[in-house]
Amino acid sequence: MDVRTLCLGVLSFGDATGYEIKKYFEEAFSHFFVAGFGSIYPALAELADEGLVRVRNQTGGRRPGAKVYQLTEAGRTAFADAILRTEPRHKVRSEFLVILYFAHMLPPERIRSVLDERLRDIDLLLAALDRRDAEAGTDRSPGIEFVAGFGRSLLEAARTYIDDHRHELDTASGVEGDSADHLAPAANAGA
Amino acid sequence: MDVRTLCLGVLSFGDATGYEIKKYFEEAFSHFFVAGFGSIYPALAELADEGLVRVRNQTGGRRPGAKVYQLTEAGRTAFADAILRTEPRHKVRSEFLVILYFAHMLPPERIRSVLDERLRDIDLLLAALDRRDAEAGTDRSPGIEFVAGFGRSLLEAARTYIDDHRHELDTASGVEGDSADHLAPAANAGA
DNA sequence: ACTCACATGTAAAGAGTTACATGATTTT
DNA sequence: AAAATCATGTAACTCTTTACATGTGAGT
Repeated sequence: MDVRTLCLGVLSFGDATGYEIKKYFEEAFSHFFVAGFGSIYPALAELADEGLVRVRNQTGGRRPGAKVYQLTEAGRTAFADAILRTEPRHKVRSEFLVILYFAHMLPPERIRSVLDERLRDIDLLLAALDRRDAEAGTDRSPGIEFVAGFGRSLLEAARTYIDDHRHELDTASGVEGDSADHLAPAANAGA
Repeated sequence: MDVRTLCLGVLSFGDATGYEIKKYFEEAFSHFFVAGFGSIYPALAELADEGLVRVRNQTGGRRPGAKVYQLTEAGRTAFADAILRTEPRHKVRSEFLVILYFAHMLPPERIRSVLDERLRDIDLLLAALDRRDAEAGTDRSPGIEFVAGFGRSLLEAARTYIDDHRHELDTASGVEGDSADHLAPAANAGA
């Protein structure tokens, strides 16, 4: 499944500009699908060529000149078809885990910063999920709720795992660091 | 980080043929990094051109003619550099979740098969982790243990979430199925 | 005046997937 | 003898990423 198809999906909830579609990706899909302007705008142009979406130039609204996209019947059918036929893959590509796999080649401060950066990203993704929870309230479909809950569960599992196991990497390093573990003044492992 | 870099990482554990490297990817990295022959073989050719690996043709072994790759000093340095500098991203691209996000457009049997297929894949990934656990025993580095444990935690969290919440998708369908909800005849609220 | 958010696009480069194409060796 | 595994590679295609390039409207 490509960005084109998912744009059709976003438009099934209502008309939108390319910019708004990008915002939707960021807010709703960020934990399982990313797309930038560089793939969204060309995708919309192709969809318009193929008659799967219709474009009109906003005249009166707050942003005159903006292109508002609308799903056509053909587009709706194409999308319904895509979600029926697409293989339900779930692919992870994690440089984060590659780096930690080779923790024995890294200095402790690199391990620390890699873990902390990941925790920060996890919290950003969780914050996006909470924001949508608060905005949409109770009127979301079970599918949307399921996907949000799935994301939250996995993100929290990741955070918990990192917090619980990061200490195991303390002895992993092949490079000397400022370990400061001689007196260990009670609580220096606070994340 | 690309396949080239990770090939260097695999070779840091010892010499290997392209085929063996692919096997290593499948067994050890399957839950966070995938690569096929179509990317591994060209990658190895490039690395050889750049002097980051050395190639020799196996003469005496069980597979005469096989190309055995060996990391050079330059290759070792390049890899060490890569894991120091690469951004620790963790990217998910999930058609699985996209499909379920639009569960309101799907017939119940599609939802069922999508979930079941995912559970099957999760179990395959967990089986690969268990296999490596059994093979390698206790002599693995903390980094490798951490990554394996991380994968196991997330995969189990995913399986648990699916098992615990799949029933919530029963009423999600916009298409009639053999719902078998005869005991709850007051709950057919279509989206 | 300045900055942030809105808004749209293109071009080149980078990377991976899929299908094609072939052949030897080992195990059943 | 057949099937599975070992073994290597290419070519075309698809797709995304990154950087570049530009301009308006709203709020401070």
